[in-house]
Amino acid sequence: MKISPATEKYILHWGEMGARWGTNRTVAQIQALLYLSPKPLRADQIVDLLSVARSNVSTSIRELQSYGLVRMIHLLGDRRDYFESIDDVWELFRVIIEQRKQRELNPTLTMLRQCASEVEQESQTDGITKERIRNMLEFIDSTNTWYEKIRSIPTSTLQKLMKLGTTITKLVSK
Amino acid sequence: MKISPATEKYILHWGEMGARWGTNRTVAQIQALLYLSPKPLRADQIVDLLSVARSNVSTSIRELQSYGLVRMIHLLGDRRDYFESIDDVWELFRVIIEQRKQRELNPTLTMLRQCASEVEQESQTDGITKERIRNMLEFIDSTNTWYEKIRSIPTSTLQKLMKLGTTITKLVSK
DNA sequence: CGAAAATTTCTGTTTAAACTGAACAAAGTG
DNA sequence: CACTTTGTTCAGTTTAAACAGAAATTTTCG
Repeated sequence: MKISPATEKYILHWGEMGARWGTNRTVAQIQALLYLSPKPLRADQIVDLLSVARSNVSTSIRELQSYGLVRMIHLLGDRRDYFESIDDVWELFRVIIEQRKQRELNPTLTMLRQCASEVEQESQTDGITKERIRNMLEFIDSTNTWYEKIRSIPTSTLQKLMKLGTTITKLVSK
Repeated sequence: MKISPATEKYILHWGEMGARWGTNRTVAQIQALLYLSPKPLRADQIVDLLSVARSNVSTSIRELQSYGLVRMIHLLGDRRDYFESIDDVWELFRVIIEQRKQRELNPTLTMLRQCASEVEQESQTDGITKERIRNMLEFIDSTNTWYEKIRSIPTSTLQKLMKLGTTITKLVSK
Protein backbone atom coordinates (compact mmCIF):
# COMPACT_ATOMS: atom_id res chain seq x y z
CA MET A 1 0.00 0.00 0.00
CA LYS A 2 1.16 3.50 -0.77
CA ILE A 3 0.09 7.09 -0.32
CA SER A 4 -0.83 9.05 -3.44
CA PRO A 5 0.57 12.57 -4.00
CA ALA A 6 -2.75 14.32 -3.27
CA THR A 7 -3.30 12.20 -0.16
CA GLU A 8 0.21 12.96 1.04
CA LYS A 9 -0.36 16.68 0.60
CA TYR A 10 -3.53 16.43 2.67
CA ILE A 11 -1.83 14.48 5.45
CA LEU A 12 1.15 16.82 5.64
CA HIS A 13 -1.06 19.91 5.80
CA TRP A 14 -3.29 18.34 8.41
CA GLY A 15 -0.22 17.54 10.46
CA GLU A 16 0.85 21.17 10.48
CA MET A 17 -2.66 22.32 11.38
CA GLY A 18 -2.78 19.82 14.22
CA ALA A 19 0.14 21.58 15.83
CA ARG A 20 -2.00 24.75 15.99
CA TRP A 21 -4.94 22.86 17.43
CA GLY A 22 -3.37 21.45 20.52
CA THR A 23 -1.87 18.19 19.32
CA ASN A 24 1.38 17.28 17.64
CA ARG A 25 2.11 16.58 14.04
CA THR A 26 2.10 12.79 14.20
CA VAL A 27 -1.25 12.59 15.98
CA ALA A 28 -2.85 14.81 13.39
CA GLN A 29 -1.21 12.96 10.51
CA ILE A 30 -2.49 9.64 11.77
CA GLN A 31 -5.99 11.03 12.10
CA ALA A 32 -5.79 12.37 8.54
CA LEU A 33 -4.50 9.04 7.26
CA LEU A 34 -7.28 7.11 8.97
CA TYR A 35 -9.88 9.60 7.79
CA LEU A 36 -8.80 9.19 4.18
CA SER A 37 -8.29 5.45 4.33
CA PRO A 38 -11.16 3.46 2.82
CA LYS A 39 -10.36 0.61 5.21
CA PRO A 40 -9.28 0.45 8.86
CA LEU A 41 -5.50 0.32 9.28
CA ARG A 42 -3.17 -1.50 11.64
CA ALA A 43 -0.44 0.20 13.63
CA ASP A 44 2.29 -1.43 11.56
CA GLN A 45 0.70 -0.15 8.37
CA ILE A 46 0.68 3.35 9.77
CA VAL A 47 4.37 2.95 10.65
CA ASP A 48 5.12 2.11 7.03
CA LEU A 49 2.90 4.74 5.47
CA LEU A 50 4.01 7.65 7.65
CA SER A 51 7.56 6.51 8.46
CA VAL A 52 7.31 7.00 12.20
CA ALA A 53 8.35 4.77 15.09
CA ARG A 54 6.05 2.04 16.27
CA SER A 55 6.01 3.49 19.77
CA ASN A 56 5.03 6.86 18.40
CA VAL A 57 2.03 5.33 16.63
CA SER A 58 1.02 3.55 19.81
CA THR A 59 0.94 6.68 21.96
CA SER A 60 -0.58 8.82 19.21
CA ILE A 61 -3.43 6.39 18.68
CA ARG A 62 -4.05 6.28 22.40
CA GLU A 63 -4.37 10.06 22.32
CA LEU A 64 -6.77 9.96 19.36
CA GLN A 65 -8.87 7.33 21.12
CA SER A 66 -9.00 9.42 24.29
CA TYR A 67 -10.32 12.31 22.20
CA GLY A 68 -12.95 10.01 20.74
CA LEU A 69 -11.76 10.64 17.19
CA VAL A 70 -10.55 7.12 16.48
CA ARG A 71 -12.00 3.70 17.23
CA MET A 72 -10.38 0.29 17.50
CA ILE A 73 -11.80 -2.45 15.27
CA HIS A 74 -11.30 -6.19 15.22
CA LEU A 75 -11.69 -8.53 12.28
CA LEU A 76 -12.73 -12.14 12.69
CA GLY A 77 -9.75 -14.48 12.87
CA ASP A 78 -7.28 -11.61 13.16
CA ARG A 79 -6.02 -10.65 16.58
CA ARG A 80 -4.34 -7.47 15.46
CA ASP A 81 -5.89 -4.12 16.28
CA TYR A 82 -7.31 -2.08 13.42
CA PHE A 83 -8.15 1.59 13.68
CA GLU A 84 -10.57 3.87 11.90
CA SER A 85 -11.41 7.53 12.28
CA ILE A 86 -14.81 9.14 12.55
CA ASP A 87 -15.65 9.77 8.92
CA ASP A 88 -18.56 12.21 9.22
CA VAL A 89 -16.98 15.65 9.06
CA TRP A 90 -19.69 17.26 11.17
CA GLU A 91 -19.31 14.64 13.83
CA LEU A 92 -15.54 15.03 13.61
CA PHE A 93 -15.68 18.72 14.42
CA ARG A 94 -18.35 18.25 17.04
CA VAL A 95 -15.97 15.99 18.91
CA ILE A 96 -13.02 18.36 18.44
CA ILE A 97 -15.03 21.36 19.65
CA GLU A 98 -16.34 19.41 22.62
CA GLN A 99 -12.81 18.44 23.59
CA ARG A 100 -11.63 22.02 23.39
CA LYS A 101 -14.53 23.12 25.54
CA GLN A 102 -13.52 20.62 28.20
CA ARG A 103 -9.84 21.44 28.05
CA GLU A 104 -9.94 25.20 27.53
CA LEU A 105 -13.31 26.84 28.02
CA ASN A 106 -14.24 25.15 31.29
CA PRO A 107 -10.92 25.76 33.06
CA THR A 108 -10.89 29.35 31.84
CA LEU A 109 -14.39 29.89 33.15
CA THR A 110 -13.38 28.51 36.54
CA MET A 111 -10.32 30.75 36.62
CA LEU A 112 -12.31 33.85 35.65
CA ARG A 113 -14.94 33.23 38.31
CA GLN A 114 -12.23 32.91 40.92
CA CYS A 115 -10.47 36.04 39.69
CA ALA A 116 -13.70 38.04 39.57
CA SER A 117 -14.44 37.00 43.10
CA GLU A 118 -10.94 37.51 44.51
CA VAL A 119 -10.36 40.82 42.81
CA GLU A 120 -13.32 42.33 44.63
CA GLN A 121 -11.41 41.92 47.89
CA GLU A 122 -8.41 43.75 46.48
CA SER A 123 -8.75 47.39 47.39
CA GLN A 124 -5.47 48.24 45.67
CA THR A 125 -6.74 47.03 42.28
CA ASP A 126 -8.03 49.65 39.87
CA GLY A 127 -11.75 49.69 39.06
CA ILE A 128 -11.03 49.43 35.35
CA THR A 129 -9.12 46.20 35.93
CA LYS A 130 -12.03 44.77 37.88
CA GLU A 131 -14.42 45.73 35.13
CA ARG A 132 -12.26 44.13 32.45
CA ILE A 133 -12.18 40.86 34.37
CA ARG A 134 -15.97 40.99 34.72
CA ASN A 135 -16.34 41.71 31.01
CA MET A 136 -14.16 38.78 30.04
CA LEU A 137 -16.03 36.50 32.40
CA GLU A 138 -19.36 37.59 30.97
CA PHE A 139 -18.14 37.01 27.42
CA ILE A 140 -16.73 33.55 28.06
CA ASP A 141 -19.80 32.66 30.07
CA SER A 142 -22.13 33.70 27.23
CA THR A 143 -20.08 31.75 24.73
CA ASN A 144 -20.25 28.72 26.95
CA THR A 145 -24.01 28.95 27.48
CA TRP A 146 -24.56 29.47 23.78
CA TYR A 147 -22.46 26.45 22.90
CA GLU A 148 -24.31 24.27 25.37
CA LYS A 149 -27.57 25.15 23.67
CA ILE A 150 -26.16 24.66 20.20
CA ARG A 151 -24.27 21.40 20.57
CA SER A 152 -27.25 19.10 20.51
CA ILE A 153 -28.75 20.56 17.35
CA PRO A 154 -28.74 17.92 14.61
CA THR A 155 -26.38 18.31 11.70
CA SER A 156 -29.10 18.83 9.13
CA THR A 157 -30.51 21.76 11.10
CA LEU A 158 -27.07 23.29 11.54
CA GLN A 159 -26.47 23.04 7.82
CA LYS A 160 -29.68 24.90 7.11
CA LEU A 161 -28.88 27.53 9.71
CA MET A 162 -25.50 28.15 8.19
CA LYS A 163 -27.02 28.53 4.74
CA LEU A 164 -29.41 31.13 6.11
CA GLY A 165 -26.50 33.38 6.98
CA THR A 166 -27.48 36.93 7.79
CA THR A 167 -31.17 36.26 7.24
CA ILE A 168 -31.39 35.41 10.93
CA THR A 169 -30.37 38.91 11.92
CA LYS A 170 -33.84 40.07 10.86
CA LEU A 171 -35.12 38.14 13.85
CA VAL A 172 -33.50 40.51 16.27
CA SER A 173 -33.20 43.67 14.19
CA LYS A 174 -33.47 46.71 16.42
CA MET B 1 3.66 49.23 40.37
CA LYS B 2 2.84 45.65 41.19
CA ILE B 3 0.56 42.83 40.10
CA SER B 4 -2.18 41.74 42.50
CA PRO B 5 -2.76 38.03 43.23
CA ALA B 6 -5.98 37.84 41.21
CA THR B 7 -4.38 39.69 38.31
CA GLU B 8 -1.39 37.40 38.40
CA LYS B 9 -3.62 34.34 38.29
CA TYR B 10 -5.38 35.76 35.22
CA ILE B 11 -2.13 36.53 33.43
CA LEU B 12 -0.62 33.12 34.15
CA HIS B 13 -3.72 31.29 32.95
CA TRP B 14 -3.93 33.43 29.84
CA GLY B 15 -0.31 32.64 29.11
CA GLU B 16 -0.99 28.91 29.17
CA MET B 17 -4.06 29.31 26.97
CA GLY B 18 -2.06 31.38 24.51
CA ALA B 19 0.17 28.39 23.91
CA ARG B 20 -2.91 26.48 22.74
CA TRP B 21 -4.01 29.30 20.49
CA GLY B 22 -0.97 29.61 18.30
CA THR B 23 1.25 31.99 20.22
CA ASN B 24 3.72 31.56 23.03
CA ARG B 25 3.31 32.20 26.73
CA THR B 26 5.02 35.58 26.89
CA VAL B 27 2.99 37.05 24.03
CA ALA B 28 -0.25 35.97 25.68
CA GLN B 29 0.87 37.18 29.11
CA ILE B 30 1.71 40.61 27.74
CA GLN B 31 -1.66 40.83 26.07
CA ALA B 32 -3.37 39.87 29.32
CA LEU B 33 -1.33 42.41 31.25
CA LEU B 34 -2.17 45.19 28.81
CA TYR B 35 -5.82 44.17 28.75
CA LEU B 36 -6.06 44.41 32.53
CA SER B 37 -3.96 47.52 32.88
CA PRO B 38 -6.02 50.69 33.42
CA LYS B 39 -3.25 52.70 31.72
CA PRO B 40 -0.98 52.06 28.74
CA LEU B 41 2.35 50.50 29.72
CA ARG B 42 5.92 50.95 28.56
CA ALA B 43 8.16 48.07 27.55
CA ASP B 44 10.36 48.51 30.61
CA GLN B 45 7.34 48.34 32.89
CA ILE B 46 6.30 45.07 31.26
CA VAL B 47 9.84 43.77 31.82
CA ASP B 48 9.52 44.51 35.54
CA LEU B 49 5.99 43.24 35.96
CA LEU B 50 6.43 39.94 34.10
CA SER B 51 10.14 39.37 34.73
CA VAL B 52 11.08 38.72 31.14
CA ALA B 53 13.96 40.02 29.06
CA ARG B 54 13.65 43.35 27.34
CA SER B 55 14.28 41.73 23.96
CA ASN B 56 11.51 39.27 24.57
CA VAL B 57 9.06 42.10 25.23
CA SER B 58 10.16 43.84 22.08
CA THR B 59 9.51 40.89 19.79
CA SER B 60 6.34 39.86 21.59
CA ILE B 61 4.85 43.33 21.26
CA ARG B 62 5.73 43.36 17.61
CA GLU B 63 3.79 40.11 17.23
CA LEU B 64 0.79 41.51 19.11
CA GLN B 65 0.83 44.61 16.94
CA SER B 66 0.97 42.51 13.78
CA TYR B 67 -2.12 40.68 15.00
CA GLY B 68 -3.83 44.03 15.58
CA LEU B 69 -4.42 43.25 19.26
CA VAL B 70 -2.14 45.93 20.67
CA ARG B 71 -1.61 49.57 19.72
CA MET B 72 1.30 51.91 20.30
CA ILE B 73 0.49 55.15 22.09
CA HIS B 74 2.49 58.33 22.63
CA LEU B 75 2.12 60.82 25.44
CA LEU B 76 2.92 64.49 24.99
CA GLY B 77 6.45 65.33 26.05
CA ASP B 78 7.39 61.66 26.46
CA ARG B 79 9.26 59.98 23.70
CA ARG B 80 8.91 56.47 25.05
CA ASP B 81 6.47 54.06 23.45
CA TYR B 82 3.39 53.09 25.43
CA PHE B 83 1.20 50.14 24.59
CA GLU B 84 -2.40 49.28 25.16
CA SER B 85 -4.58 46.31 24.20
CA ILE B 86 -7.97 46.30 22.59
CA ASP B 87 -10.25 46.44 25.61
CA ASP B 88 -13.60 45.47 24.07
CA VAL B 89 -13.84 41.70 24.48
CA TRP B 90 -16.03 41.25 21.43
CA GLU B 91 -13.61 43.21 19.30
CA LEU B 92 -10.75 41.25 20.84
CA PHE B 93 -12.16 37.92 19.73
CA ARG B 94 -13.22 39.28 16.38
CA VAL B 95 -9.60 40.12 15.68
CA ILE B 96 -8.36 36.76 16.98
CA ILE B 97 -10.89 34.83 14.88
CA GLU B 98 -10.06 36.89 11.81
CA GLN B 99 -6.37 36.16 12.27
CA ARG B 100 -7.02 32.45 12.60
CA LYS B 101 -9.11 32.53 9.46
CA GLN B 102 -6.25 34.11 7.57
CA ARG B 103 -3.62 31.79 8.98
CA GLU B 104 -5.52 28.52 9.09
CA LEU B 105 -8.84 28.46 7.27
CA ASN B 106 -7.69 30.12 4.05
CA PRO B 107 -4.57 27.99 3.55
CA THR B 108 -6.54 24.85 4.37
CA LEU B 109 -9.20 25.77 1.86
CA THR B 110 -6.54 26.29 -0.80
CA MET B 111 -4.96 22.95 0.04
CA LEU B 112 -8.28 21.12 -0.06
CA ARG B 113 -9.22 22.59 -3.42
CA GLN B 114 -5.88 21.48 -4.83
CA CYS B 115 -6.25 18.01 -3.34
CA ALA B 116 -9.82 17.62 -4.56
CA SER B 117 -8.69 18.58 -8.03
CA GLU B 118 -5.50 16.49 -8.11
CA VAL B 119 -7.08 13.40 -6.60
CA GLU B 120 -9.51 13.19 -9.49
CA GLN B 121 -6.56 12.43 -11.81
CA GLU B 122 -5.40 9.63 -9.56
CA SER B 123 -6.95 6.45 -10.88
CA GLN B 124 -5.22 4.40 -8.15
CA THR B 125 -6.98 6.33 -5.36
CA ASP B 126 -10.06 4.73 -3.81
CA GLY B 127 -13.42 6.37 -4.40
CA ILE B 128 -14.04 6.61 -0.68
CA THR B 129 -10.87 8.63 -0.23
CA LYS B 130 -11.95 11.00 -2.98
CA GLU B 131 -15.34 11.41 -1.37
CA ARG B 132 -13.83 12.14 2.04
CA ILE B 133 -11.66 14.87 0.57
CA ARG B 134 -14.72 16.36 -1.14
CA ASN B 135 -16.69 16.19 2.11
CA MET B 136 -13.97 17.96 4.05
CA LEU B 137 -13.66 20.62 1.36
CA GLU B 138 -17.41 21.17 1.41
CA PHE B 139 -17.43 21.49 5.19
CA ILE B 140 -14.54 23.93 5.42
CA ASP B 141 -15.98 25.87 2.50
CA SER B 142 -19.37 26.19 4.22
CA THR B 143 -17.74 27.25 7.47
CA ASN B 144 -15.77 29.87 5.60
CA THR B 145 -18.78 31.25 3.74
CA TRP B 146 -20.81 31.33 6.95
CA TYR B 147 -18.08 33.21 8.76
CA GLU B 148 -17.76 35.76 5.99
CA LYS B 149 -21.44 36.51 6.33
CA ILE B 150 -21.32 36.64 10.10
CA ARG B 151 -18.23 38.70 10.73
CA SER B 152 -19.72 42.06 9.88
CA ILE B 153 -22.74 41.68 12.15
CA PRO B 154 -22.56 44.30 14.92
CA THR B 155 -21.82 43.18 18.45
CA SER B 156 -25.24 44.10 19.82
CA THR B 157 -26.96 41.90 17.24
CA LEU B 158 -24.61 39.01 17.94
CA GLN B 159 -25.35 39.29 21.65
CA LYS B 160 -29.07 39.06 20.99
CA LEU B 161 -28.62 36.11 18.63
CA MET B 162 -26.61 34.23 21.22
CA LYS B 163 -29.26 34.85 23.85
CA LEU B 164 -31.88 33.40 21.50
CA GLY B 165 -30.15 30.06 21.54
CA THR B 166 -32.20 27.23 20.15
CA THR B 167 -35.18 29.48 19.40
CA ILE B 168 -33.65 30.02 15.98
CA THR B 169 -33.97 26.36 15.11
CA LYS B 170 -37.72 26.88 14.78
CA LEU B 171 -36.89 28.90 11.70
CA VAL B 172 -35.68 25.87 9.83
CA SER B 173 -37.54 23.08 11.59
CA LYS B 174 -38.21 20.20 9.20
C1' DC C 1 27.78 66.87 16.71
C1' DG C 2 28.16 63.88 20.56
C1' DA C 3 26.20 61.76 24.56
C1' DA C 4 22.40 59.51 26.57
C1' DA C 5 18.20 57.07 26.23
C1' DA C 6 15.32 53.82 24.06
C1' DT C 7 14.56 50.08 21.09
C1' DT C 8 15.69 46.33 17.93
C1' DT C 9 18.50 42.67 16.17
C1' DC C 10 21.40 38.86 16.72
C1' DT C 11 23.66 34.83 18.74
C1' DG C 12 23.96 31.45 21.85
C1' DT C 13 21.51 28.93 25.69
C1' DT C 14 17.68 26.86 27.83
C1' DT C 15 13.58 24.33 27.90
C1' DA C 16 9.82 21.43 26.73
C1' DA C 17 7.92 18.42 23.77
C1' DA C 18 8.24 14.98 20.19
C1' DC C 19 10.23 11.06 18.81
C1' DT C 20 13.13 6.76 18.49
C1' DG C 21 14.69 2.27 19.66
C1' DA C 22 15.09 -1.08 22.94
C1' DA C 23 13.27 -3.50 26.69
C1' DC C 24 9.26 -5.31 28.48
C1' DA C 25 4.61 -7.38 28.72
C1' DA C 26 0.76 -9.64 27.05
C1' DA C 27 -1.63 -12.61 24.02
C1' DG C 28 -2.18 -16.10 20.89
C1' DT C 29 -0.18 -20.46 18.37
C1' DG C 30 1.95 -24.94 17.33
C1' DC D 1 4.95 -24.69 27.55
C1' DA D 2 8.45 -22.66 24.43
C1' DC D 3 7.96 -19.50 20.54
C1' DT D 4 6.16 -15.93 17.75
C1' DT D 5 3.42 -12.02 17.08
C1' DT D 6 1.58 -7.83 18.66
C1' DG D 7 1.32 -3.96 21.59
C1' DT D 8 3.07 -0.85 25.49
C1' DT D 9 6.28 1.46 28.45
C1' DC D 10 10.39 3.72 29.35
C1' DA D 11 14.87 6.06 29.02
C1' DG D 12 17.60 8.58 26.28
C1' DT D 13 18.10 11.61 22.01
C1' DT D 14 16.65 14.98 18.81
C1' DT D 15 14.42 19.03 17.47
C1' DA D 16 12.21 23.41 17.43
C1' DA D 17 10.82 27.20 19.75
C1' DA D 18 11.28 30.46 23.47
C1' DC D 19 14.16 33.23 25.82
C1' DA D 20 18.17 36.02 27.78
C1' DG D 21 21.92 39.04 27.34
C1' DA D 22 24.99 41.53 24.55
C1' DA D 23 25.78 44.17 20.61
C1' DA D 24 24.09 47.21 17.31
C1' DT D 25 21.01 50.63 15.79
C1' DT D 26 18.02 54.42 16.02
C1' DT D 27 16.18 58.43 18.17
C1' DT D 28 16.26 62.49 20.92
C1' DC D 29 18.12 66.48 22.88
C1' DG D 30 21.60 69.69 24.85
